[in-house]
Amino acid sequence: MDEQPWNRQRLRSNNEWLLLEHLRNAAPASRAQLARVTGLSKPTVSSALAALEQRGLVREAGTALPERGRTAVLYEPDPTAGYVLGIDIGRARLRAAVADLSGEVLSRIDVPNTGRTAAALADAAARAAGKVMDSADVSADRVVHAAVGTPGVFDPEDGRVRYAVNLPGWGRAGLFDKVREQLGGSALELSVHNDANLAALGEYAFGAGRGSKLFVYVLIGTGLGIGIVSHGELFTGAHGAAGEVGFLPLSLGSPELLRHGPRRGALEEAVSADAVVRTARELGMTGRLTAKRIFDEARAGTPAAVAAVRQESERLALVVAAVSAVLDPDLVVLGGGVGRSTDLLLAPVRAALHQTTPLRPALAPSELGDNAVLLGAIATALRSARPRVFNLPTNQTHAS
Amino acid sequence: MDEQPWNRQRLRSNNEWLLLEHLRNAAPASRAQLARVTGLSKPTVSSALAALEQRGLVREAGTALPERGRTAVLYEPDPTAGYVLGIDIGRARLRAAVADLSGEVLSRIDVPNTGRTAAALADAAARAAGKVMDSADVSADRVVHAAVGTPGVFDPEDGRVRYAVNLPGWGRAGLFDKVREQLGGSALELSVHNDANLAALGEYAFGAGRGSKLFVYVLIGTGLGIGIVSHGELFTGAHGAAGEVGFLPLSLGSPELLRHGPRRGALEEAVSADAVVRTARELGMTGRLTAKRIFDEARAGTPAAVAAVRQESERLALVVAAVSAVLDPDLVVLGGGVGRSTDLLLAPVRAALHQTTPLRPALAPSELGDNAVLLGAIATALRSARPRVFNLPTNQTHAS
DNA sequence: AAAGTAAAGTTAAATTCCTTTACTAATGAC
DNA sequence: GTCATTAGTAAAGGAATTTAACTTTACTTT
Repeated sequence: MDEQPWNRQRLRSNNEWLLLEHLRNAAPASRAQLARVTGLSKPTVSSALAALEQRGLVREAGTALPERGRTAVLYEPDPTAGYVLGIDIGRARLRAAVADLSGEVLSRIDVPNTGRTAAALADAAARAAGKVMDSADVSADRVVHAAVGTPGVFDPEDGRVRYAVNLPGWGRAGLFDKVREQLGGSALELSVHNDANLAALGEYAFGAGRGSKLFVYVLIGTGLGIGIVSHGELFTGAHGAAGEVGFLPLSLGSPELLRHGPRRGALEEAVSADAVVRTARELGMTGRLTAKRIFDEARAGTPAAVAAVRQESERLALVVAAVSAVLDPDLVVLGGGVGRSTDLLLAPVRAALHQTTPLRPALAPSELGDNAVLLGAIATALRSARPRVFNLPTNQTHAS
Repeated sequence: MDEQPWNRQRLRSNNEWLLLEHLRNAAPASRAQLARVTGLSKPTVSSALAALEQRGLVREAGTALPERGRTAVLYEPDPTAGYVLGIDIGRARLRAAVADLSGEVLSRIDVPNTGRTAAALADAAARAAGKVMDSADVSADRVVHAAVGTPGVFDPEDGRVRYAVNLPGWGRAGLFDKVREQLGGSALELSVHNDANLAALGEYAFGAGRGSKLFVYVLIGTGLGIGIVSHGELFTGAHGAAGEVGFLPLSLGSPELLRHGPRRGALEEAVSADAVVRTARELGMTGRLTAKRIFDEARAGTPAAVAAVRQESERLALVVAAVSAVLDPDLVVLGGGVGRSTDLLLAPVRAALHQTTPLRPALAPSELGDNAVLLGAIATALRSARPRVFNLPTNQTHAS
């Protein structure tokens, strides 16, 4: 129940929003269908739809012949009513994409992250965004919202990123203001989010997490983080740091870790990609080791690699078990660089989980892979953009 | 934004609800005040208030003289519009209370839990509830909602309680239906909740958790559980088992626990009241040991007791650290039998937390103590009852 | 081919609830 | 007693909804 007074204008606006949402779920639809399904009367639907069409939020989408009777005029949301921008600032790569309001990606770009300084990185991100907007032929003033994904926790109070240990200088203030200015529109809203959170939302909106009640996405790569989506909403905690499981104080059964006692970021060090490499080296593997190579060798049966992977999966299982005990998710998705090797990880994690706790969420591999963060940024931008476009005073619609 | 059509009746009803909520926060208030603060016009407030008064939801509450001008008639919610029942089925004691819609407890009872069987226990609970209703002079048909707290996880699908390891036979189906029948009203709604969750809500509504954005209540006693309140709403997970941290797979640095590897309920065994007793015994204490006695001896300086308490607090710190890393709460409250000894636990837990993680929630002792679950049940029942009373077709009001 | 039927959509009237404006009522200050 | 100020009411007007009747269109039946 609401905290604002309901006058008639708000009532009208609400019913228009209701119709728009219905159309998003079941487009195209005729006025009569909408009246039946929303419970509104036919005249109300007609006039609301006319208003929506005038504002450029809805458009005709052909006709349909019912079994008997007059042909119906169909309507759908107009995806060109606005556009959104998603930017994924990863430690290794930089990605950006433009999508219309229906969520369709019109253009995307994926370049190596060569930024040596934070300022150069911000600049490169803005340029990449400019490029996708160009190639999608979308001008800056038509972009309603841009969502940026980055490691660490963004504090909207002072505009800084905290806990971004792998990006030097990335904690400086004002970086994102500069990106916004460079993108052009002062009308442009720009929001910054944790990458694991965005990946979770992406996987929830477009991937393996669809329909889950409480969905946990585990991002294992250079770092370790989880994103939590509860009933479709991101769960961020009191300061936006929920899911920073790198700080879990698990002793993890390793005598070496135990000797030093619990300390900061212990788990992150134990589960991230570097940890796999370190373990493999300790077990006797040599040469230029990467997590990817170790997983490949494990598939081929190299004993040291197999052992390293087993240790990794055991530790991962502890993370999943700990998160499950606290949150009780119905689905846990593994993603990120290491998470991609789910063929090797899923079964042992599942087995370990069965030994530890009766709370057994379904385990699944990521469906979106490397695109999770980017698509999550798009999904997040859409969430902000759709109400914003709807509430825009007089949609300065282009001629149609 | 909503999923239902907004006709005029719903608009009216919404504005009435809005006024009622405002009155609950700032009663008593005059019509003019309400108009100013809600943004509704004075005539609307007048007519809505008249309707509310006619339905028995609101009543006059004297008059007030403004600095200048005519005397104002004040209104307040009528607390006698309905009553709620809270029942706390604890492992050791049985508690029940009746409150009016304002949340004021009119009568309460607290008896030892002597039930040998689940059926006898259910019967005793119903009888205790009957007694408080009698002594508060509230008939069963005026009770709108009853909330029951119990260990374990209640599954509303089949009406059973799971994971209630300390109450024999408590997993049987139909137990709560019988309680409801015994209480009388078929109109009576009865809901069943986990005790840690209720304690959390109680502490959030009436105690130390007020105003917290993300609040965690740790219930340490015969068992171990946490309740999570996120932005005023209980966080229950996908199957209602969120916060069952007894299943946390922490190895806890104890070689003994490590030898067996992680297993089910390991943490619960390590942190509950029994664990303190066990540790103290291993450390050489003898005689009839209870957790309470050990804490008392620790205060007196008995070395073995001091050591046992230190170990307990270290383990507890790991739980709090793990929960903090996953959830990022701004406040953690310790409650329950062992949690009551916060003078001994709080400082070491805080110190250990500082070593483990930069995410440092405020730590505080319970304010409600043994009443947390019962008051949480009242708070929960009120949440259900208030909208229900509001939506009751024609409040069959008693003569006033 | 004409008549019937059913569905889509429109029109017009009635209804409801809100706001605005203008008013009355009551009280302290002067 | 008058003025200023605040509380509350009454009447008028307006916005958005619903109901019910109507028109339009296309297929089906005879």
